[in-house]
Formats: sequence, structure tokens, C-alpha cells
Amino acid sequence: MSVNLREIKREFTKFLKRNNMKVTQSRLNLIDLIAGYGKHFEVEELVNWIASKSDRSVSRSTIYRTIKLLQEFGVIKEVIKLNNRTIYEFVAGKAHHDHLVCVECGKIIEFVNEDIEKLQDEVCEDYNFQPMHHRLEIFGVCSECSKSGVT
Amino acid sequence: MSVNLREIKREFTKFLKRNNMKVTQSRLNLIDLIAGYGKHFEVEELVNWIASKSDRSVSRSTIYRTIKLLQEFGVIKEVIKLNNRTIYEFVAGKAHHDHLVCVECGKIIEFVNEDIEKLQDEVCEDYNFQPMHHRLEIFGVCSECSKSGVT
DNA sequence: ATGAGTGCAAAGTATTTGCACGTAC
DNA sequence: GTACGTGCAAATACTTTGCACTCAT
Repeated sequence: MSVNLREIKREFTKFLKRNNMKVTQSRLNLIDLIAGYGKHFEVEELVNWIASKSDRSVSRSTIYRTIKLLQEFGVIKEVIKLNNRTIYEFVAGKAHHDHLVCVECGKIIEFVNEDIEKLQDEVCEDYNFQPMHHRLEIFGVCSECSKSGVT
Repeated sequence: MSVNLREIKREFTKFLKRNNMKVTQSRLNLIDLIAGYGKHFEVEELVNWIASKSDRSVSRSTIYRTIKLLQEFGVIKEVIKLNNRTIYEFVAGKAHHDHLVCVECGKIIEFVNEDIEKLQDEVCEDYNFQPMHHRLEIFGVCSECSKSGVT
């Protein structure tokens, strides 16, 4: 499924105006770039990838600053926190999902489970807690690694 | 429920010997200290708290090094990763649980939900993924903060 | 006696920030 | 024209590491 980037940028533009922020090339470009990267990413990785493309450069600082905005706007999420690494994902147009993380090869598997979501909502109700977002990371060994590795 | 620290230290001693590591005062003390601290903690917090106690000092380096061992041994877990903070918990003797984190006041609420655990196992089976551990963080606003704050 | 553990200070990462300059409005 | 955004380099925060000394075995 490919999302409509034009639509996202139009909405992001509204979001920026609504918050009295400026609609800059960097900000709009970053949406294209992150969407173009097309997979889970870390900032360092993204910085290097963007630098490797001749056009539309965006500095590390602006990337950090814009990622925060895009998180507020809701198209990017911090999906994995492993050791001191932060792995982000462009989630626009995707159903909410959680992740299996292979500690051997680093592979990230996305899964959707409505029942888990429902149970979480129930827990929150029990505690009168208003959930904003959540992160479920299951760390383990993927099928390929458990096949090959004896460990 | 209060855990039997003596028993934990005895087991940790075995663990160290099994791994050809030395059973030092620092390592055993840290178990007492962390258990004595009695709540979720960050390293900086723990360092300061330990420094404030006159006896049994343990350096920051050793704390970091020992926390890793205690995680392997299984009595400590990284339960929350928020921004660039890592919050640990002494989990020995506690049933597995997950956390609600109030983004307003920082309060951490523990909850247990067997059904969520079961569903996670099912997901892992579906993907032939061998789970080792997981972390479920639900971020939101606790009952007290939603009462008081208009935001 | 010996090698692993400890504490310190230095180095390494990841992220944030001050400031001068550029650009959207 | 003005204020916000950007890029750079410096600063910060957290964690790891090299090394000399200490302690468990």
C-alpha cells in the first residue's frame, strides 16, 4: 500500500499553519525523504542516506527537530528503543501495529493484533488512565536465526 | 510482598561462579541497595542515593556494569524507555507486569494482564518467533492528572 | 600469586542548543 | 521587514572504556 504523500504534505502544511509555524522546503522535503527511505530508520542512517543523495539535503539538526514535529503530527513513531538506539517508522496510512525484534539479526517484524489493543484499553479503563500511545516490543529470535544459529 | 534477599544473593553468587566471575562486595551490595531503594530507578538517581548513604559506596561505572549482570541474571529489567531516559526496576519475586506511564507527572502504574501475555505468545507462534522478553509501555494521562490539569 | 573487578577520568554516542545567517510570510 | 527556521559547531546527557590499583580466589 502506497500512501498519498501529496495529501500528507497538504495536511502537514495545515498543521504547521495551525501552530504558527512556517512551511519550509526542509520540512516538506523530509516527508518525501523519509517516505522514500521506505523502512524503519535511525537518525544516523537517515542523515547518511540523505547526504548520499545530491539534492534536497537536510542537516542533522533539522532532521532531529523535524522528526519531533512529525511525531506530534502523527506520521512518525519511535517504535523501538534498544540499547541506546532509537528506531523510527513512518506510519502514515498504516494500521497501528507492534513489533517483534530479532536480537540476533536485528530484523523487525510488524504484527497487528486487535485483541491486544482491546485488552490494553480495558486495562486503561480500569485505572482511569487516558492512553495516548503505546509501544509493545517483543524481543527474541526470529525463525531464520533459530534455524541457523546454534548459539 | 517482600522478597528474600539472602536467597537472591545466594543464587546470584552461584550465577557468578557458574560464569567464572568473582563474588565481590560491590556486586552483592548493589543487590541490597537496589532492593532497598524500593522503586523504579534511573542510574543517576541511584548513584546519588547511594552516594548519600555513608556506607557501601559503589561507583557509577560499577553500577552500570553490575546492572548489566543483574539484567542477565534476571532480577532487574529496563522497563521504560522515555525520551533518552532508561528506567529500571528490581523485579525479583514479582510476577511479570507491564506499565502505564503518565506523561504529565511521570507516575508509573504496574499492571498484570495474563490475556495480553497469552496473545503475545500466540503472535510469536504465528511467526515462529522465540520470545525472550518484552516491554509494553502505555503512555497517557493518569486519573489524577486528568482531574487536575486542563492542559 | 594472579587475574578479574573497581574507580577515576577520558572517550564515545546520541541528542540538543546558541548563534549568525537565510527564508517564509 | 520581521520572526521563525536552518546549519554549524559547541554543549549536554548518558553510557562505555582504558588504565592503574585492589581484592577474591
